[in-house]
Amino acid sequence: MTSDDVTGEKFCRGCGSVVLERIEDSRAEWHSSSKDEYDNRTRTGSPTSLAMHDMGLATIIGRQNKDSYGKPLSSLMKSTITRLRVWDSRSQMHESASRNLTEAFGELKRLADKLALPDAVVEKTAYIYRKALEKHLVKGRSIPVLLAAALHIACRDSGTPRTLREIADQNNVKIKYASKCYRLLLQELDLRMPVVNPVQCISRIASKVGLKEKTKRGAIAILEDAVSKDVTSGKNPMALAAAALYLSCVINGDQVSQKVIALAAGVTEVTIRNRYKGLGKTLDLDLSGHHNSNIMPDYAK
DNA sequence: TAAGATAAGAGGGACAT
DNA sequence: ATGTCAGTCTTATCTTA
Repeated sequence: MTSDDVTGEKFCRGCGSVVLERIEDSRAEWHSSSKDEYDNRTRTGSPTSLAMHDMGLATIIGRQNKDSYGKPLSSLMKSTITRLRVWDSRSQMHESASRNLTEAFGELKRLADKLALPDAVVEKTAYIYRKALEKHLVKGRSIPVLLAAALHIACRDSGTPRTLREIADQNNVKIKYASKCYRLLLQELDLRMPVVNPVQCISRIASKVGLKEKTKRGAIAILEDAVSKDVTSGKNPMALAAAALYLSCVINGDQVSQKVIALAAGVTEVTIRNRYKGLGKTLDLDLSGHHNSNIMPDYAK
């Protein structure tokens, strides 16, 4: 468990889910730390989730005028409960914000399914989206586009590389618009993104194409060497990974075209060519004899 | 058919005005 | 704020093996 220096939020380093929204705000705690506290819970049922518009508290007050033993309520109690019920429903739905969240999180679930993303990322996205809504960044922008941006941030932040393009495509959102929103969120929410390690991208591309384990390892070796020689900064990590993989394919005699890898990586063939020329040069590989693997250094085999 | 080469253009960051 | 600049990446087209 760590806490955010700026906002004072506590969140889990492992899964990224926010545990305590504001430290001095005692109402928002939903992780019980002791058995006692757990037993005192008045709520039961599914665990709360940030990806529900009301954090999963939708049914605090039921519709029947019965107490917890099933006995009817006194008339005094009844009016109290009725009043509470009004507040309850207001806090659930009366704002446009809530409606927005309901719709957005429905969309988010759908999107996460399509992209096969873990729950932690969904939670993180929901959290970011809430923040964006609080800051009134959603107003005047479409829900899907903000969602795409938030999802991309969540992915990057939790080391689950998904390009903004992939997300935007799944969401039927213009990439250009999505990247604008992405930067907007970064700036407005004061977020800092870790630099994507291109090595992480390799296995995704490799498995998409169905490459051998050996070529994958070769690509990682190439890429790590390139990173250590500091020739990778400013380059698209996906392009670097794709280039390293292609290089490794050539070395290992795998008959895979640039086109296939380019498609899997979401970059162009030209970009792969440019990158892998650079890689070959800095790593001192001889690229002239494509099918002569003997000239390649051992680490890449 | 795959890969290389070249050129034009888009988009965004850095930096100065 | 606005403009310029270098660098990256994409799209398109032609050539080469």
